[in-house]
Amino acid sequence: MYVWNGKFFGALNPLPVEHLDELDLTLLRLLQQDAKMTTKELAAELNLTISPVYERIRRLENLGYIRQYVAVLDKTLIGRPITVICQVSMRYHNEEFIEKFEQKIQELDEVQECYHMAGQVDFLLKINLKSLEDYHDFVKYKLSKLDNIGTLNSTFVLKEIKHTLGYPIG
Amino acid sequence: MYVWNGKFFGALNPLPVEHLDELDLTLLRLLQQDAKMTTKELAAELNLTISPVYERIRRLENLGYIRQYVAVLDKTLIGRPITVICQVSMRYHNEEFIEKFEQKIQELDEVQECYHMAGQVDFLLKINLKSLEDYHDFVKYKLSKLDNIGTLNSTFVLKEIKHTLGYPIG
DNA sequence: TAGTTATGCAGTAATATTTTCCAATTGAAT
DNA sequence: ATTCAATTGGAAAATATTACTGCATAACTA
Repeated sequence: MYVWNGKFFGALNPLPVEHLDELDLTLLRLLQQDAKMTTKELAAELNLTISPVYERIRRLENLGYIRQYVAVLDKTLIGRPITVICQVSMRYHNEEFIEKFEQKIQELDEVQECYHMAGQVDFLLKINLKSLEDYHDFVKYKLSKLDNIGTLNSTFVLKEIKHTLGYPIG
Repeated sequence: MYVWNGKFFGALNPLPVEHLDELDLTLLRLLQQDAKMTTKELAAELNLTISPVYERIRRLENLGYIRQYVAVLDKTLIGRPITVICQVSMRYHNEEFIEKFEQKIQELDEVQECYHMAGQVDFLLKINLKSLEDYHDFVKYKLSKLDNIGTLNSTFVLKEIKHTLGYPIG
């Protein structure tokens, strides 16, 4: 829970972005690009001392604006260069089937992203793999084993043109 | 440049993943989940002292396995909750047109990811926005202004089922 | 094969930096 | 003037960084 101008904010009533001031937004923008910047460096950018920067970051973490800090790896060097976009439609659209599918997807390491879509196709999956052969195995032994799969349409990524990890801020 | 068993590795001849030992892989796995882990904590996980862990991380950074460290923000809290998948086909497929398109895409903040695809559709874009109205404006004033757009197919994300930032390691 | 050398890694210690926390001060709003 | 929140500055603890020592293994030589 957090108090701002006498109002209470928390999980049920999150502090909206409008209540973040320009300093908060700049902080988020900087940390999104380089989470290893020291409080001192950030303070210099913001023309503040270390303490308020430190406290603002803690606040942004506690309020959930910052979810986690991660190292971004080179997918080619670590041996997983292949990306496939896979569009799946369900045969039946019961709540039960859908939930089962969503659960099973969580367990598949190859599935990096999965979105429930509006429109013809039900789910869009971004799959990450070591090789094209692995995609064959993935579809054959994992994806097609899931119940209730209707149609399945795979397209391969030839080249990653852009991959931004952050969001535009402010 | 880096030497391993008397062999030279570098940009042109990157050290392949097979030459990372189990400790390196565990390090990458951990840092991918939480880049804020201290060297001490990592050392405890690996049953090593601080120095080798410290040096391994520096090596993984210098060799490019670790590209950067970023803070992951909550897209809803920062006011950009909408995701749209947009599939674009070019009218003509000259190298010149394609390159121009790829360049312009880099400048559009809303485009978080863009892939050159095999198959019917040329590009798949993941667009991040404040609101559905903003998508209207994005298509009307930005995307459709690009030369050589043939067809354009938009589907909206109803729910993010899974969004993993890292890759499976080892 | 045995002895020697070289190399890279693990571990230790000393130092520099950063993080974290707290009390006091400033500044703005009522 | 009073109150509340944010900022400042500083002190203590933790961590990062560097330099150095010793150990094990691989490579080389006779």
